[in-house]
Amino acid sequence: MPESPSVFAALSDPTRRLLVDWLASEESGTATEFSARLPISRQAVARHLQELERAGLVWSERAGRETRFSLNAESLTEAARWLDARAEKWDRTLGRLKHHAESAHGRRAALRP
Amino acid sequence: MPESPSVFAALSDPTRRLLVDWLASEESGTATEFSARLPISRQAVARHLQELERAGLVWSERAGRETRFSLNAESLTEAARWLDARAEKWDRTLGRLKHHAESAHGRRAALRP
DNA sequence: TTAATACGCAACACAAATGTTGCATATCTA
DNA sequence: TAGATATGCAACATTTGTGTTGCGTATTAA
Repeated sequence: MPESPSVFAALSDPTRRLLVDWLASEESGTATEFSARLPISRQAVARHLQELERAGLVWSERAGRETRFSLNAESLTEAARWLDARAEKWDRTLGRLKHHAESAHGRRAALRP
Repeated sequence: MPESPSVFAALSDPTRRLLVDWLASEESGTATEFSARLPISRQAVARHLQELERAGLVWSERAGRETRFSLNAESLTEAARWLDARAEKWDRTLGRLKHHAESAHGRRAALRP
């Protein structure tokens, strides 16, 4: 099983999750553009984008005088797999091999009979 | 589309991800037990478990003089869906409706022709 | 009852994260 | 060329996060 990804640290901040949301539907944007819709400075946004890039969630490309950022959807999918792997392992720990749809309540009741 | 979950903040810390790993394969544990395998104090572990519980990733139950924690696999699956939803939205933004398996390199080349 | 075990809460210390401002540099446009 | 626009970097201020220690309380076991 793979080591824990630092992608979650990048997604731990609400502003960065918002940037991810925007980049999921707008295909690209700049720190200046995003800062215009946020209550924080351009520099602050630029650093958020830098951290998202460090985590591999976005990538950037200089285009003339602006730096455009775009989402890296694969990294999101990878993080989702990390989570799913642990959910599945939990199922195996409990001795079940499927049925993700079971309610949490049902699980609780089954855990300590 | 749902608001951003604070689950990621809970998963942003390496120690908490390790606790999630353990709880995925051991079905339950206490702060004292886990602290014995970690280089930090019981109180520190207890607070990590509290934060995981606040985020809905684990749940606890008092049993005599000990408090046992167990994983809530559903919350992991939910977080995975949050990520997948954005990966899919990105695909739609680019005008494609499947093929997650495409390489990031291919995506880059296709974005700005 | 007494001693040991397991918790929870609170006060502190310190490092990391987040935001601001100021300023220098590069690029586009008139 | 000159002005406007877009960045990046650095210094600083504040808030959060993470870990420690100390101490009081509940539960188990001798």
